[in-house]
Amino acid sequence: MQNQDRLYQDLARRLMDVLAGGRYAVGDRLPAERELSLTYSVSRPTVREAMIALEVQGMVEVRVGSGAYVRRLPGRDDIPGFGITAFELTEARMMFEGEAAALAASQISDEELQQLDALVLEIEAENRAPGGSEQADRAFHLAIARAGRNTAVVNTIEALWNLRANSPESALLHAKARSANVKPVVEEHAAIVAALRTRDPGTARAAMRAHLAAVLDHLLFATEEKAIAAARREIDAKRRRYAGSAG
Amino acid sequence: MQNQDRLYQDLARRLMDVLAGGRYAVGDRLPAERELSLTYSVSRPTVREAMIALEVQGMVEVRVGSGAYVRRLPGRDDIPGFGITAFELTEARMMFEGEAAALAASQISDEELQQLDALVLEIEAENRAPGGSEQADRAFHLAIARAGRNTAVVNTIEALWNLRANSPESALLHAKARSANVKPVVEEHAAIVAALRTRDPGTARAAMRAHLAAVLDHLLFATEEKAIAAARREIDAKRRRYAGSAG
DNA sequence: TGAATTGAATTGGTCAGGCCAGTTCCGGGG
DNA sequence: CCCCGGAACTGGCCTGACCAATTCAATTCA
Repeated sequence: MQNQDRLYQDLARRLMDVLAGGRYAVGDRLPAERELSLTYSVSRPTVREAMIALEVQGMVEVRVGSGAYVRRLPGRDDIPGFGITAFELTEARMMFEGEAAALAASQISDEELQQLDALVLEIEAENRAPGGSEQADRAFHLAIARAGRNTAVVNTIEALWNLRANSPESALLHAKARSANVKPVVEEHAAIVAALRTRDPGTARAAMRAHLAAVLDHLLFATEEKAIAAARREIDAKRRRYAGSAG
Repeated sequence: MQNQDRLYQDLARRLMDVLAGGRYAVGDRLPAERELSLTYSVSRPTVREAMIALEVQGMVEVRVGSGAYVRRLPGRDDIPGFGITAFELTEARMMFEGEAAALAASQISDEELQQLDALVLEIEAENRAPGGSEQADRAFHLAIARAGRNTAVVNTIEALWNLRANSPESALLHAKARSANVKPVVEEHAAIVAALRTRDPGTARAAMRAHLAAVLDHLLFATEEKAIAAARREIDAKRRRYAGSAG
């Protein structure tokens, strides 16, 4: 009941913890397989399997006849977007999705505009639901990115959305900020579609930025913690300086 | 001489090829370990090692007493930025790095400006060298992103640069376009620093966009293939429509 | 007849022990 | 002082074996 892992997974995890513990630096040599098998009371094949798991993940490099060497330490790097705050993420989205919207405005088709109309309705339904999924919201923003006909842009926007999932704090904060703010969100999304319909990049950019600026405002409002509140003013001032440039 | 791979890596690759071959669908069961060991003339431990490599990569799921099942087919998804052309990438950089520069303008310190001065000199030296590394170039752009004090932005710009490495075609094309264009590149980078020094987001954005627009131009120029040349006009027209909006 | 049971076959999990080949390193010879 | 050869160490890979989980079909019971 305690452990349905395969032994090698358990060992790999333990080794990872050791690496994370800081006893080894990048480039250091790990104990020999035979030695590890004694240390952890497992057979050498099991040690090899664990080592392969680490190797595939790029944590260690195994050199024949020499040993296993630390290639990379586990840590925050393994969690893309770890140290990223909800504010940073939203600010980045404001910057980049604004541009994506501008690009989309010059490329979008009538059919895609209709799809966006439908997604706005979905967002409305989604926001009423208690669960508070963000599927439609995500689909809406990605659809706009896709309308720009640039795979690199789509990938980037998608990556930014994926970061939200990696940051529980961010997701929580968003949910909190969102629950008290249903109607405006829907209106803002509708405004974005309207802006895209004009096919004017500047108008679309402004609409998207307005939406995300509003999200940022609600994030700030939802943040009660004193520590973060201290940084609030700074962030706000910073945003003002940048946002005034080409909103 | 032929194969310095470990056997398990060779086998894992072969199995991956089989999966890519389409003989199995997601959810299908792979042959048993004992069977694979016969098929590929390796021992069962080696088969297990290869299976673990696939498992760690999320390709298969091993169920005790049942077998190994396909979880995900290898494909283009495994190469982030596979279908991304050099044009798309550069266009995305123009959009996003332009914003990053604008943000940086409102945040950058005198010290960071001096570091950028130094990096411009490095870029100049780098461009003269025959090898044509892009280390300094990358460092320059990332330094600007970092000056914006937003981790999400830095991550994004970094990801875009990493995409270049994943696309040999893109790297080649860039090298080609770059070799015949040393001096302007240096001047453009210097202009970006000068723009940042004004601390005006609009000016910085314009300088960065001008630089990347020039890169895009040289990419178009370096492209001789007829097929791509056909798309050139379209891309160019598209760019013009978007670029005119907030350059 | 249909549902529950059971046991044999299959499959992965792990181990022990062994041999081979590449790498290190130290001591002896030049 | 340098060079080199061999011993010791390290990973690579294999054979053969036993255990535990899963499957599935034949069997048994309701």
